[in-house]
Order: sequence, then structure tokens, then C-alpha cells
Amino acid sequence: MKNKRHSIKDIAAEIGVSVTTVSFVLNGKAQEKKISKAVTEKILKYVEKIKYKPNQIAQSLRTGKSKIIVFMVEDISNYFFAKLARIIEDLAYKKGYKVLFCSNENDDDKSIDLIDLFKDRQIDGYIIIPSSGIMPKIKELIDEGIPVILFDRHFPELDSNYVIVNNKEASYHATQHLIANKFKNIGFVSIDVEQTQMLDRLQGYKDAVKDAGLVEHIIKLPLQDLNLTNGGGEMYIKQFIDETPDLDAIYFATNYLALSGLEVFKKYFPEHINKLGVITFDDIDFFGIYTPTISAVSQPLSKIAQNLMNLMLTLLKDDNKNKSTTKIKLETSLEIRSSSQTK
Amino acid sequence: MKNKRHSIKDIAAEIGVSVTTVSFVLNGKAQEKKISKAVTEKILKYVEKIKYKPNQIAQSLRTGKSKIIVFMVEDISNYFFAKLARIIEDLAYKKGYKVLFCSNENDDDKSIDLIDLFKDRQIDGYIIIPSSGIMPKIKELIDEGIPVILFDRHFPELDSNYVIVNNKEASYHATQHLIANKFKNIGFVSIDVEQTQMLDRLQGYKDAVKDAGLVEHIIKLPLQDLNLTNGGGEMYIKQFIDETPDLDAIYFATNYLALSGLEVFKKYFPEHINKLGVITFDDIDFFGIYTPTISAVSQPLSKIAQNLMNLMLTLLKDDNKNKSTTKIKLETSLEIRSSSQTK
DNA sequence: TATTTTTACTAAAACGTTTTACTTGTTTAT
DNA sequence: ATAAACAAGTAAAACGTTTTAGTAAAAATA
Repeated sequence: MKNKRHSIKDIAAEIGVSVTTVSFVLNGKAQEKKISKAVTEKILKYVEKIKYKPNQIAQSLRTGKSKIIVFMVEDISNYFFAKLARIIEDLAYKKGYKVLFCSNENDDDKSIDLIDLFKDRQIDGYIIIPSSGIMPKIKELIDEGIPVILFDRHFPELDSNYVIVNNKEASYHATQHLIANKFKNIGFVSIDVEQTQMLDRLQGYKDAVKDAGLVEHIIKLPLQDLNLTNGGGEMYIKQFIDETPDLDAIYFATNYLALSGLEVFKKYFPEHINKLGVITFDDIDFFGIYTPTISAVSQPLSKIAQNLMNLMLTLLKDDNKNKSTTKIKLETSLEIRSSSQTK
Repeated sequence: MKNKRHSIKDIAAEIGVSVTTVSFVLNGKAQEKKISKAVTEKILKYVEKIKYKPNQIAQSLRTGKSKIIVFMVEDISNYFFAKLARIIEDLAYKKGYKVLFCSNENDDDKSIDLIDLFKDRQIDGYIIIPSSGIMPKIKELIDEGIPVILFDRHFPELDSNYVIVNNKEASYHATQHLIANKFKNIGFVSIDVEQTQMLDRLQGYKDAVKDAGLVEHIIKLPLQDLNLTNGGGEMYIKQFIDETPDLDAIYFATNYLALSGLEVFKKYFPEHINKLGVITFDDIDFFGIYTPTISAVSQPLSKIAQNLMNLMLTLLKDDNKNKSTTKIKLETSLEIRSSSQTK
């Protein structure tokens, strides 16, 4: 019952022409290669009829192009990345590309392993959230002429394509928003990592606090103790709240830190939640449903995805090694939700 | 600077043997094919040294196996699927498989388009949440001898592999839990679709209500009006709450319905939330942080993923068309969170 | 009319593997 | 001493495309 797939050879045999001719027609090179209208039409008609679809693997082997792009994030199950993935998926499929999603857990070794695996598969392009130590590997990819776009963060010392958001400015505004609402002791909950996006968010907070003549309260959770998916690091946050005198507001540097934080409130400081000012980087549907609602710096998901894919598509087209790189910084918006953000 | 990848031919040339010999050694057929220890070792040593990795595309073309499996869900950005995807990803990569995730939006045409696209790529196996109308397409895949596992739901009329949970029993228990806590008018919020998982959840609810001598309150949101990702269908839920007299508890049939429901509460019935009994199918971290916390039927994510992958791996191994199918039904657990579930 | 150009097509190599069907020389059995 | 068995390999086809370098006939040009 296995009606085997048709091949170009079958078509050629059926029509009575050579494989070459069929290939030319299928690739739209009929005119260029002087194939007669008559033959061209006959082939197209038959192809249509049997619903022939070329074997992508054979094409890939011959052309070196796989029509697959890799989208590597920290954790595909994280809200922000999952939403982004969903949009990227649609954009890519529309252009005939498939997307291989994978999670590097912000780990250098895992990232490198993954990239090495993909190299056996002629991946056409990479969209990567890089972990701290893989600059050499990224450079390797770039040197091989493979399109790479970093996003969320980047390496200042490496001239690469990237798409990021205005972390510092957004962070400054978010902090300022709390200050404007009379909060005096604003804690900044972050992770201990030297990545551009985190450094910028920290800097924005510091600048705002300084400009207002307030004092900094900063905690950086140690990465190795942090089970990102599992609300790890709760004890650190609890301790931070316990030990910071007069803390009246908290600014979380990522959505998962905010979720951990809310859990801490729920467990240990149920009364605090309605008094503390809370703001977080990365918006989640959820924050709108929560009581009190939580204000957040909202990253423009669609725009990010759109920019990533547009850039990727032009890179894929540019067979000419266009030496210049594209660096895109997008605007975030501060999603202000009323309830607890005023004193 | 482009140090091109090594091929078997290069290795053969370097060692001074034939391509065949190298291939045999690389595929662990050295003994079987009577290749001497000396040659074998020389090859392995060299391969190790240059870090040779076979070209997967060429392998795929020759063997017809791609080492890629497809994981098709409704919406990869939905919490439940995203979490599952993350686990599946790990399990698959450990076994040398890559996973192509995609979202069918519960739409037949989209599902079929996707499957057709994948057919050009010699996908080794499919894990699919099927939309209602694609039974023929699924049958087609099965008839072609390609491993397919359905999950979350299945087609009773089709003898296929599947992995599901005990929807009816879980639903019965969840409803019973509300009843045990003295709720008398329990609303069931579902979607209008003839899928096994939904029918079973509905049946569980109905049975429990009937056994307790209570009366049913059921709403099935129309699918086409439902923008799943966007909390669509809020007006329907609002109306349902408005028009159901003495409603004192609600049971949501999926996590996204619950999220929509919470949004409705927040917007229109802020006082209700602390009086209503609320329970939902599918647990989300989030429900533990919410106030009041929300009880939920929790699907065993790890177990589901583990079962899916184990089954898939055995199917992939079974070149012998093992005619018998495997049907797995897993136990859920009722995650009872104290606060509002008692009267 | 003889040459060049154009039209309409094709044979065969190539991409990098795997696998089938040999080959050649050496032991072992008879 | 000869046949059979085995050891240690190899040549070449195959997977399904794309692309280079043609060819033969017809048309245009000199």
C-alpha cells in the first residue's frame, strides 16, 4: 500500500524529457534555460496533478541549505520565550523556513554542544540568546559566514547583528515611576551575571535612585543556586526583604524573579503585598489578573519577533558577504497598573 | 579561512583505505565486516583527532531517517505545552533526536499543511495533539508506517498509539471536591468541541453532579469566537455568571479558560472571587501564587513526556511493523489549595 | 553556401553517506 | 594437493536533487 513518493526521475520518465529539464522548470529557470513553453506547461501540469513536492533532504545535500533556522533561548518554557517562539514560528513558516527551538539553560557547555550538533545539519541561520561564555563559539559561526543574530543581550566586544531593547532607559523609567509615587526605599532584585541586559537594567535603576537622592538596595541572586523554572532563590529574596530596613518597594529584573518574589510574599509576608510598590521587567498576562495588579516593563514581543525574522531573512538572502552588521534597539513600554503603586 | 568540514573521503584518503572501510568502522561494524584491529584503531584515532562528525543530511538521504521528530500542539506558547516541550526536548536530545515544535491552533487545515510540509523532510516520528478533523491525515501517516503518537486526546474510532490522562475520573473527583465543600451550584466552563478529553471532563462533571443530586450549569464557549491566547470569550463567561442564579462555584475545563475567568472576576465581580469555589483542569505555577489560591487538576507533565518519548523511541526502533498499538492513560492528581474552596 | 548564433534540450558529475556484491590472499579441512 | 572457508578489505550503486558543460538541429548572418 506504500505508494512511494514521486521523484524528479519519475516525472522526467512520464513526460519523456530529461531530469535536468524538469529541474530547470521546477526552479523557475524555464525561460533562462530556453525550455519551450509546451514542455514547460506539460511538466507543470503533471507536477500539479501528482502533487509532487521535492525531497528537501536531497535539495539540502546538493545546495548546502537546509531551510531550517535555530532559535536558541534560555528556557523555551519561560513565558517570554514561549510567546516569542510562537510568533517566530509563524513568520518563519510563512517564508518556507522551519524553526528548531532549543533551550541552553544559560549554560555555556550546553550552548556549545547544541551548536555543534546543529552544525551537522547545515542550519541556515541562528537566533541566539547567548550565555556569558560563548563569544568564541559565536565568532566561529560568524567567521564561517553563517547568519547569526543575538538577542536579549549581546557582547559589546563582538561586532555582531543583534536585537535588544532599551534596558537602561526602561529601567530608569520604571524606577522613576516608583519614586514618583513616593516610595523611598526601592529594592532591586536581580541575578549575579555579567550580561548586557542585566547590567543595563541595574544601571538604569542606579541612575534613577541616585538622581532622586535615594539609597540603593540591591540583591543579586547567585546563578548556580537558581533553579529558574522552579522558583528557586526564594530564601535569598526572603532574606533580602527581612534584612532591608524600611523597604517599601521592589523592582524585579526579570519575570521569573517576580514570580519567585510573589511566592515569597504569599508565604512569608502576606500583609506586605498590598503595601509594597512592585514593578517588574517583562510583562506576563498574569500580572494583569493578579491582585494587586503588577506594573511591568513590557517588551514588544511582536516587534522583536518581526525584527528578528526580517533581519534573518535579509541575511539569508545576502549571499554577498555583506560585511556590515545590523544592531537594533527597540523601545519598551511601561505598563502601569493602578492598585498598589501609590503610597 | 573556511576550513571545510571533513568527509569520509578525506579520512579514507588520509589513512589510505577505502571509503567503505571507514564507513563500516564508524558504524561499529568493524568486527562484523572483518576490519582488522589495526586499521580500525587508526581510523578511530584519526576521527577523534579531527573531530569528524558525519553529515546528517547525507545520512538522512541515504538511510531515509532524519533523526527529527515533530511535536505538534495547539499553541506552543501555552503553559502546559511549553512545559511539556521543554521536557521532551531534553529527552529527545539525549537520544540523538531533534524536535521540531509547531502549533496547529487546533485547526484542521493548518495541521494538514504542517504535516505535508514535514513529509518533504523524512520526519522519523510524530507526536500530535490532533484537531477534530484530521483523522484521515493521521491514518495516512500510520498507513505509511510512520510512528505516530496522539496525546491529550484521541480518536476512538482509530486504532492508534496514544497517551492521555484520566480525564473523566479526574473531573469527577474535582467536582466531588467542590461538592464535599458544600457548594451547591457548580458551573462548568468548557469549549464547544467534540474532543475526547473535553467530552470526558464534561462527563466526569455531569456524573458527579448527578450522583450528588445537584443540577448542572454548563457553558460551552464557541470555538471560533475564542482567541485562545488572548483571553477571548470573556463576555460569554461574564454572561454565564450573570445569568446563572445562585452560582457558587466554577470549574474551568482548561487552564486558559481559567485565566479568562479570573480576568472576568477581576473586571466585573471583584467581590465574588473570595466567595466562589474555583477549580480548574491543568495546573499552572501561577495558581499557587494567586490569592485566593486556586485548586487544580494537575497533569503529570514529566510522566507524560517520559511516556511519550519512551513509546516513541520503541516505535522508532521497531522496524518490524509491530502491528499492535500502545494506549496509555496516566493518573492526574488533584492539587488542593486551601483558601476559597470551603464555604 | 558556409559560418555563426540561437533554441531546446541532455549526460553526467556532484553533494556525503550506506550497503551490496564482489575480490584477493590465507587458513583449514579432506 | 585441492576444495572450502575465512579474513580483510574494495568498487560501485544508490538516495534525489542541482548544475556544469555540453550537443544537435534550426535560424540568422555573412
